[in-house]
Amino acid sequence: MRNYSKQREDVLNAIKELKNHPTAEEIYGKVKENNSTASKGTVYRNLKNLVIDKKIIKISKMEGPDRYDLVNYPHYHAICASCGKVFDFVYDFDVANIRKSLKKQIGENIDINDFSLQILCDKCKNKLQKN
Amino acid sequence: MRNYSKQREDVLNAIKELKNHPTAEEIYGKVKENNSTASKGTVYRNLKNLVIDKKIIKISKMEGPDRYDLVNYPHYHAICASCGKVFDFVYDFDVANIRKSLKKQIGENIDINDFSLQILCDKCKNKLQKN
DNA sequence: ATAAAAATAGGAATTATTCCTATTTTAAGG
DNA sequence: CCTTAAAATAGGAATAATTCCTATTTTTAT
Repeated sequence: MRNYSKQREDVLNAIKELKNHPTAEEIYGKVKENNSTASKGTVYRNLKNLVIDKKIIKISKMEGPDRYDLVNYPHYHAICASCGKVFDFVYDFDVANIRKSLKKQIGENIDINDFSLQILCDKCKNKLQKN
Repeated sequence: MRNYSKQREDVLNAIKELKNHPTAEEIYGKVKENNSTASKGTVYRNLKNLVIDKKIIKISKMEGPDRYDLVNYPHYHAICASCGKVFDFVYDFDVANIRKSLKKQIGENIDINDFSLQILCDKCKNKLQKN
């Protein structure tokens, strides 16, 4: 069981204030700006805790550090492997059925926290074909 | 347009030999073991190229370096946010419909290279509730 | 009020990733 | 096959991201 921590709230609040998929470094910066005592290690630890608690999700690109986003309404991310652009989108994945299928395949009742799509955007597709 | 490169083949072959989601470092190690001249930078650059070319996909966990996997048959990954365990699974996502939905929302005809699920596995769920 | 468990601070240490430039390789044209 | 421009590489330095460490503080349960 996890204990309460003020610093975890500070991290979550920083993400709320920052919007637009901040990095751990940006979150740490905002946290300090807000006069939280949270150290780097604390920020990283709580980012993980917040993901486990489904308060935030992690966004990973082909380049650069990982990013984080609030889970405030059901939206997902499609991330271009080439340019790294992140497209927010909504989609009604059949979560119940996916869970059922996973249960059958791996024998576990998992919780689904997030879907993410590695994609290639229009612009990058065209760039690769041209020349 | 991308040019052919021997080193890109070396990287892909290393992943084929390694199996089980190797890290960039492990891939670099195998590549050198196979007497390829490829440098670190070359490995990273080609990992990205191979993802763009849909030959491999990237797997990102909450801890540790990113991992890579071959796209040899249609399977996806469900990654536990807590313990990092990766579950391979198959599922018949309605790719055509998802693309259509994305086209509507973002105005682009994107290519979908991969789906990945951030999950919480049974074991970790229980661990969080107990105590 | 007390004690054990959980979490933190403050940075050091370690890893992972990116970057740099001279050199080599590739693709395309003649 | 020559030539040339564009693309890719080697080798490793530099940077950035992440993890780790331990003494101290906070939290929770009793």
